[in-house]
Amino acid sequence: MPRKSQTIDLARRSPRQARAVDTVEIIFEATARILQREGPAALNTNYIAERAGISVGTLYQYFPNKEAILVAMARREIETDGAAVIRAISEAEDGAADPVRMAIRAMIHAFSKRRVARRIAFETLVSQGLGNELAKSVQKIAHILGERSDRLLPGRARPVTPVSLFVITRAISGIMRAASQEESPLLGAPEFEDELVRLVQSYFAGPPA
Amino acid sequence: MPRKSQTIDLARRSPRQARAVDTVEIIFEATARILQREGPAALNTNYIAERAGISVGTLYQYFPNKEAILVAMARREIETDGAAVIRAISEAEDGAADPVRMAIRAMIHAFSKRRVARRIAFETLVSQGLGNELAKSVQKIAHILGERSDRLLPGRARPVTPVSLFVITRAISGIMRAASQEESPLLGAPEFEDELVRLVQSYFAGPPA
Amino acid sequence: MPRKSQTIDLARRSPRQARAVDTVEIIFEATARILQREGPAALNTNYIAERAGISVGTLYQYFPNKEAILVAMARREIETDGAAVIRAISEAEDGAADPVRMAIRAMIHAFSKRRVARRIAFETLVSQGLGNELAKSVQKIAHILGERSDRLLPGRARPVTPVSLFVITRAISGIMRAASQEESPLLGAPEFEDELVRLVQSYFAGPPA
Amino acid sequence: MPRKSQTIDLARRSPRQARAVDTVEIIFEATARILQREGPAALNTNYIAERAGISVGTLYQYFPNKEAILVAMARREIETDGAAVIRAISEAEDGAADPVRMAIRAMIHAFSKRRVARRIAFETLVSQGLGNELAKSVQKIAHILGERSDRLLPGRARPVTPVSLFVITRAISGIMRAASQEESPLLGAPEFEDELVRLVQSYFAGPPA
DNA sequence: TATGAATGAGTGTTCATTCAT
DNA sequence: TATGAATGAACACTCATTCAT
Repeated sequence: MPRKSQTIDLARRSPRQARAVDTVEIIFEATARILQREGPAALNTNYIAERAGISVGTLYQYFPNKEAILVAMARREIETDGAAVIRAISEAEDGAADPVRMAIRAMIHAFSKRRVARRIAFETLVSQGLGNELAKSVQKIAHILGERSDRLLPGRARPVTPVSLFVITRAISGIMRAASQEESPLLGAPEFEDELVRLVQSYFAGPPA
Repeated sequence: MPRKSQTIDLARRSPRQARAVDTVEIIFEATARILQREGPAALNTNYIAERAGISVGTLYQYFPNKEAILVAMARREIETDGAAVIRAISEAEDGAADPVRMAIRAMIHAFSKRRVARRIAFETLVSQGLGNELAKSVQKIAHILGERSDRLLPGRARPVTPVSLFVITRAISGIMRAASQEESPLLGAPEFEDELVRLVQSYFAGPPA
Repeated sequence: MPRKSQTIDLARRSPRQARAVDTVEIIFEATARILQREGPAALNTNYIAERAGISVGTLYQYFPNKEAILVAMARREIETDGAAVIRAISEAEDGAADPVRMAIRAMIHAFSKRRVARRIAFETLVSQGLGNELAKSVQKIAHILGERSDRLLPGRARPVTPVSLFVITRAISGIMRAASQEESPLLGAPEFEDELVRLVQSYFAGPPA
Repeated sequence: MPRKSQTIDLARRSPRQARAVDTVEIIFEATARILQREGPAALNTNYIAERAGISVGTLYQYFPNKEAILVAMARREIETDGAAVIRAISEAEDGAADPVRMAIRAMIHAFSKRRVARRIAFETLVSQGLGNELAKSVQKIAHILGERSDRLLPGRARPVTPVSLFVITRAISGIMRAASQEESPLLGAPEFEDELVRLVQSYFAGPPA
């Protein structure tokens, strides 16, 4: 008698003990590997458990249903990546490096790992009606960008508005997404970073007089 | 005895007769509606047939399997949208309107219809290993942009390279995707179009000296 | 997505525990009963499970597909019957009884049980390209007959060659098959055994001078 | 709404016109070819029609259901083969050749053509409860053998009884069946015929005194 | 007579989830 | 806490048969 709960109760056990953390990690690892190598069609809870070296029963002690695994993965990814980008900005803010460039570099880094698994996880988040979490994270970065715009975008001519922040953040992540999905060789090329930096800077520099 | 063929034989009956065209259209319509209103989890071939007012057997006379329906929908969408964008560019080229603006307007229009259905269809295309078809269509527009760059982007300072074309086309479609997925109110706002046009123009105008 | 594996993986769970052996046995029993009483057209996996008092899911935990059940049944039958015939020969070899007669008696016994189920199972074995397994078993008995021909066929005048062994073993099993399929009352008659023994003995006695 | 009639009405249209005969023949041909090359699992009425170059509708104008095709094929085969064997016996009866040998030769000939198709057709006949037709044909030959036993089996010592006729006819056809199914090279070898003749003759010659 | 598009009951198989041990 | 055998609803897909043209 499968499939009852849906969006409720997305994490069953709070990972207090070290063991629990390990198990969750192992489940994430197995899930990502399957997604990466065999695609979403091959992903099922029994298989995840098998590849994780645990029993299905145990898996269900940590996650109430299949989607919860993907959702948790997406959330962790959002957390990690967001933090990395913010850290990159903060560290560069002292003037030693271009914060925009460092933020973009951090994003490229995040997008380069486990593309398929990431995408599926994010899609699940969205399909569960939790797309706002993803948006919120992007928004948070946009907010920081907006707040510190004087220091981060020194040469800007155009005002930093909510709309322009929406546009520029989604432009960057959209390009990255496309490069990832199309398996573009650009993702690893240094000119790619340059070009993205240029896109941001020229956008805020405004059109020529 | 289900599921045998996979990526082969994506259309079964060539729609020679008017009837066949109608039936395919009816199947597309039913599929899109289900996707739009009940989401991908509710999509199954028996239900599609029921909603389309035909029998499953008939459905399978037109498509060899479930995925083929989504793939065909995606392909038609690619065709239609691509043509619309190219037409917009061509019509504006005489100088009466800004071709970039018209192209963006056409894209916004395309992205505003049946967002969920479109997204699922495109995802299926990609998951079937046919992602290149989508990329090819974007590439085609990029190519036209590159060829006619003198007329289309008169004030540009930066050279139009493959990389810059990749960046700007994916930026625009990425922003649109995000606006659609996040259900941003921007998709219908006039300032949205302005902002996208500005992104393209400032990118090619280059950074300030 | 149905039907993937075909001839591979013919047994899913190795029956280590007593429970597993029981379940396999119960599945065999239900299958044989359906075949026997309602014919091959009535045989479907859901029905087998129902009659076996288990769920379809459980059935598929023991066999990867419908055919595998029949194949396993045929294999067990081959094993059992072959062993019975060989045992009959060996036990009679000390001279207490005619080994040929005892072998034929064992075969008649084997052919008298569950004719329809046996036939369907064997046909499936053949249709799966595993007909050689059946042939091998008959060949094995032919081989024993050949090896021990001095003791088994004391009065023989004709040499025991591969061809003559092929002929006589297939003659006996062919007659049995026909008697079974034609529902001949001979299968239960004592004269039937006599006649088969006579066929073998006269064949090896050779034609009259 | 498929599958209603079963054993009734096995031939729809009496083949009075030449056209009808041709069509039936074409259907037989297509059916046999599919069976022979792709096996029974590939046999379905739509495919038969396609391969026969006619429409399914036409096929159903000649046969009321799928099984009827196989049954008709089996009947024709029985007729043809039976006649050939009887002819062989009659022609040899004048003393110019051994009638037993000629009969066996005719049977080997019959069994050498389209083994798979023949087997499936005969199995269908049996599964439709018409196995007696097959048995009757064999019985008919047995009867002729019995009637003319003085001339056909001149050296016989054993009386020709119903049981002995049953045994010898099924022995011969059983061996042939096995040779065919096991794809034994014997089917084409001249010694095979010799050996079968020997089996019959020694059987009726009786055991040595 | 022939056609072939349409029908839809039927069936093999999967897999999320539970629960007794 | 962990296990994994058992469950059964769900679903993709087939194919014998019909009937309007």
